[in-house]
Amino acid sequence: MIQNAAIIPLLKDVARQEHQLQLTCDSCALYSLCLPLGLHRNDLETLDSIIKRSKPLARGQALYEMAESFDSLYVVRSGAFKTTLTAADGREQITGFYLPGDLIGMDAIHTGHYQATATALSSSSVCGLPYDRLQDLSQAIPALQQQIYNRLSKELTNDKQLLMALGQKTAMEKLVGFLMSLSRRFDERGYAADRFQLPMSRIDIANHLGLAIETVSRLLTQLSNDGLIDCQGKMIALLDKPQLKKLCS
Amino acid sequence: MIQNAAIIPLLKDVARQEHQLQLTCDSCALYSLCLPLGLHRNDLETLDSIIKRSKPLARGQALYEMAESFDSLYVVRSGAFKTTLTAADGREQITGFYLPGDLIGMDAIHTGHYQATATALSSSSVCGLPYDRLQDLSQAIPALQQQIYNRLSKELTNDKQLLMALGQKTAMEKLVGFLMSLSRRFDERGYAADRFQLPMSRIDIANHLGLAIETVSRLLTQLSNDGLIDCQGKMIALLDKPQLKKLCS
DNA sequence: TAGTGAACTTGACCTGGATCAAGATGGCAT
DNA sequence: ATGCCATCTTGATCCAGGTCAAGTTCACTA
Repeated sequence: MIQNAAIIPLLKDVARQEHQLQLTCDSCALYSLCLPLGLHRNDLETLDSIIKRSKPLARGQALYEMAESFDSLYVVRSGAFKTTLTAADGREQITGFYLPGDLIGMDAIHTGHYQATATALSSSSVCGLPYDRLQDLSQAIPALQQQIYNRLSKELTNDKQLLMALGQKTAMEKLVGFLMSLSRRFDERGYAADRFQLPMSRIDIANHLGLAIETVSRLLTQLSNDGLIDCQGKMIALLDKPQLKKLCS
Repeated sequence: MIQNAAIIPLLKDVARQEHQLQLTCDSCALYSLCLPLGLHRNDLETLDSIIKRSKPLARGQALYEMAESFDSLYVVRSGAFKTTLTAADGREQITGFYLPGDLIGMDAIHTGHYQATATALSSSSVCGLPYDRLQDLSQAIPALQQQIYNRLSKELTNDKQLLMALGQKTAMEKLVGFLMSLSRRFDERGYAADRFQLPMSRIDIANHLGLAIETVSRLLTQLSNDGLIDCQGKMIALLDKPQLKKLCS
């Protein structure tokens, strides 16, 4: 076995990633995307003290279920999640996809019960923020209160944009708009924006956009044939963004 | 002219309604629906001091326009509003209808610009809450902070319910669901829940639900013929709520 | 009280995208 | 490696709801 002092820091990094329970916000790669953004050092440590870093969730595993009693908001740490609303008759609507740095569960605040089911799309991990403690803390830390208002407001804007898509747009506009918005979100996180792995299935995309899965499949094929994207299973490359931009008008 | 001491209090009431600038939260009929709910007397007076009570807006008049710089949230005091999102190509989506007690403009918080245009559906009045002062105040008053979190969260839930409707439901389910939700909201406000005036046009309903106006018109006729509603222009009576409930499943 | 334009209704027809059907592909457990 | 089940693709057909057209009713203004 190699015994080289030079690689020990590296190994420590790996160990930290594998045992995320020990990580702190100020050592987190997501800091600039995450809730604590803009907090002073002392405040950050206080916030840090209430965060519960969870074990990873496996693909398909639920972070919480709809109607379950609400206690925490969650920040996605790695992987991705979807939130699904289930109607009385069993029909489901995926109301959002969440990437690292995104905050999940905000729609539960006003009722004390989660309003949707949050499911991991791949093996994922989260930071849990017990809401009662977060509330107290945001009362004491103005920058944190502001961050929470901003996050809630941002999610409102997202949802209203999606309402516009579902209410007014054609299938192609919905799909291309969705791809472009995913691309922008990857970009914000410093991932490649023009070539990435779709974190969700065609089934999930179709449901989210109010389309049939066959329609999504056909449109992806068509975009490929037109040379606007390159699409191999879940790997997708956006080849002609200006043209794609036009398609979602 | 009548000079009768007995009617003077009544006349004063009328004068107050016509000059709403003098009204205070604790004399407001909407108190139990509105933001200050649960505030202690002192806190209520503090909040009261930052509220700007506006002159009435006429039907069709904009409270604020999309992209305009954000400074205040508004509580509907009387009348009703719609918020409209306009896409680059001019297509519009009505993202919400707002009744007395509802809070408008929350989606603007995170950007500093209003994300939609808010338009009065009839002559209406609002209370303006300058956001910077509201932020400071909610930092000092826990119950107010909590109220704001709740309001933001509630609007999220509303939007997600609407996403479910637009994504998964048939035209009839959308329309009946819409009528039932309006009825519930009137009920919450102490108005008649089974017989009321629709505050918005068929055009607005159709747009909001992602339908054609002809479809809305036809479905209302059908519901009338089936004896489930009685519909004379904007006046609508819900005659068979159990059956209607089934129709929106 | 008549005139006007917007809102609404109703009918006829059409189409975008759903549904149905039948493979092809891929990821994973054994 | 192999078998299996979920996911995905592609084609054929269908239909809910959109579009077009032609009035009718309503709310306002003059």
